[in-house]
Amino acid sequence: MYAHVIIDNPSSQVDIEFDYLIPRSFNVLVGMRVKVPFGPSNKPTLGIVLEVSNETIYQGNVKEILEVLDKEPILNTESIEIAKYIKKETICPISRVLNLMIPHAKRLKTVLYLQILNGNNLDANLLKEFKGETICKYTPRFDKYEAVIKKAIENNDLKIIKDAVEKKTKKWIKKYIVNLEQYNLFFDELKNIDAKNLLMDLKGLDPLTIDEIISNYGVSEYLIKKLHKTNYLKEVYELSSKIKERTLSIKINDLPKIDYINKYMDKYLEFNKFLYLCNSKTEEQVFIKELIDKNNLEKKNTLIIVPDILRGYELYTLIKRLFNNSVCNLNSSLSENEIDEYYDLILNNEFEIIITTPAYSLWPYQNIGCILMIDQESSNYRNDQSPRYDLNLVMDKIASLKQSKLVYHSYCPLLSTYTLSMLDKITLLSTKVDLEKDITIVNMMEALRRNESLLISNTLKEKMDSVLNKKEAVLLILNNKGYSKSISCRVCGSSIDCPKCKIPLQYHKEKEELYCPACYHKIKKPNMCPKCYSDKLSYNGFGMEQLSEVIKKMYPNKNVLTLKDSSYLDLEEVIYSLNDESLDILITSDTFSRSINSKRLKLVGIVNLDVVLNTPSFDANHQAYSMLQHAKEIGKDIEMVIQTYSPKHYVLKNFILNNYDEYYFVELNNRKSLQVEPLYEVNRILVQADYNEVFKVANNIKKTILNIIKEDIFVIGPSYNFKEKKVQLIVKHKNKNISNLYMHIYELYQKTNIKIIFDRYSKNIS
DNA sequence: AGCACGCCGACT
DNA sequence: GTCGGCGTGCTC
Repeated sequence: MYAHVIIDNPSSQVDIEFDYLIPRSFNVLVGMRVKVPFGPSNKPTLGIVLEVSNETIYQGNVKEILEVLDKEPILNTESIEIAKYIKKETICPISRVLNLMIPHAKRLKTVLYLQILNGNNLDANLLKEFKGETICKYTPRFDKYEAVIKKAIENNDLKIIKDAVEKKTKKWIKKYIVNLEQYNLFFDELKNIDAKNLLMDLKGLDPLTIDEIISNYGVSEYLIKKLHKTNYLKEVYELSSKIKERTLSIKINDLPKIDYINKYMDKYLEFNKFLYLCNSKTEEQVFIKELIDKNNLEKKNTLIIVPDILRGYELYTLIKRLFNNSVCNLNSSLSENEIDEYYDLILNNEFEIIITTPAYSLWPYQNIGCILMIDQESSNYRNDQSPRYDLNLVMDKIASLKQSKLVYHSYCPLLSTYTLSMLDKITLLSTKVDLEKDITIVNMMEALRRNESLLISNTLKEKMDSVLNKKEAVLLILNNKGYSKSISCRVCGSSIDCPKCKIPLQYHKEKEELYCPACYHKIKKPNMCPKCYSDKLSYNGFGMEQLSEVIKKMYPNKNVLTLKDSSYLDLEEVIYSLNDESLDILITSDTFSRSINSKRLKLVGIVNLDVVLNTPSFDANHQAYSMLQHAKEIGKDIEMVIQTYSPKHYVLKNFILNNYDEYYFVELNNRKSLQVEPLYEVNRILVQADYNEVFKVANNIKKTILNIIKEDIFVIGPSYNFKEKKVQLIVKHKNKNISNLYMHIYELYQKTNIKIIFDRYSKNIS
């Protein structure tokens, strides 16, 4: 029998199924991990079995599988089908997709061993390190013998052996339990009163650790060890769990009854795909509760996908308080071992509600009744690394394969999804609720003329004063982590740019460093202009650090916090200090502000709307609309101040009128004239090859595409992309089957040293 | 992605 | 004559 195996290697050159012979004694099933010899040196490598059959078309010498790593398949045929779908959709090596379906700890790491072939000629000190064995693990203590080892290998006295082993380290803890046989027969033989009392106390209890027994029953370690020696106590080993409980100290109010949500639920039973247009945080909570209730009734699990870590903690806390079900909350801030433990629990179908960030959305979940995508318009649902997928589309496919329902949740849905709802391709759940919101627009052009601060205008300052005087809290949103967006020279006018990407570096004052926003390249902050050596540098574009500095000067007696990173502890600190009234002013970005919801927040200030509006991306307007929609949900009866240089922008106008439909039509017309999504699919093709031929290859690809697709297509380029360090083609088209053509091009260059990356769902194209 | 092989220049 | 740097091509 042969196993058709995908090798754990992300190169397109090995993106094919390799056939291996299955030894008679091995039980190999589709979806199992196997260890196989790979390459001329037969390096042990991880492979995933995609097929088992009794024939191979491979003409060469077929090698044997070394080891089967699983007792049961970890991926089912459905997962493999999904992987093949994503490979075809996004034109990437399938191993990249499989890596998203298997946790990191389940992959293999290489370990080195030294084997003695002939000990007679070996250096005496080196020989001693082997302690009489012929094979020894290569540890750092061998580093000092580097030269000796090298010579010995040449002389065939020594050999380096490579193996691949599982990464996870299981931690076992020793516990004690009463040995009932001994207890029943020989209890009376014990003389010691303490021993008798302890055994009576522990009888019938679950195993306890030595520390637990000592602290709970006040006995000595000696007594426990003695009772173990005399067989009254049994030692048992339990796997220690690495899973930590993390909920936030959010107060959850009793949820109201909302009539139209009940109507949604009647529709939910009837149809399969939904777009849920959400009005408020409270409504969102009621909706999620009712949805999970419906799935509970059907004994189905619910999969909730959140765009970022903090949104996950927010919903996890809510669901934990509302339900007795088993819930898990997966995100990349968990440790590798914790993630692996969760994976095993999920293979056993232990969770009824799963909350996850996109990183684990492709795991082999079972019995899913509904997939709920929170904030479906989030750009986090587009992966900008291989596989470059659009999770909205992938989840649609997964839902239809699993025959589960799919709900897109949003305050401001993608234009493409809203269009589908108008075409009745998905069911719209929407009720327009006009919530009274107190919104003030500050025209920063006028503030500039009046010589006010450009960070905090007088209007915003007055509103802040009044809220802070009432001991209530203020949230300020600014989408830039550093101190300033760029540094430029006041003499020669040039800005300090990233040496690789040629775009301005951001200044971080705390660390005195400059960062590239694209490639994260960092340099120490220079004291003078690198071009003209002038020391007159100016800081352009405000960042959170600068805002925090200004606010602290403005309000020296108030507590100011900046939430910069998506860490659970930072968010918990914010929520906690909001509750206990020790936080007055919070500064954060758009994304993180979406996870915050507090009664004490009475004012939200958008420090500069234009930062978002002017992002060089086709959906900049949409991001701005979405930010405003979320910002108004941060607190109850919250007042909003929006500072902007474009107060008449249609995004702002329709936001204030709460008129998404009007916004949708204006934005759709805009996109039509720009020939971008959702009217045209905009793809990038990146080509990496030898400098002499890279433009020629790109031009050939362009010709191939234009030869095959004749209508509604524009190919822009080739041009050089500094950020990616590759030559780029941009393809605008309306062809639904273009992935077939892309796959053809991929396979054409797959075996060459020309690397071609297809990016169908880019968020970086303007 | 690694790894081995082979060509070629530099140094013993 | 030998070493090693790097370009090329293969992996069941």
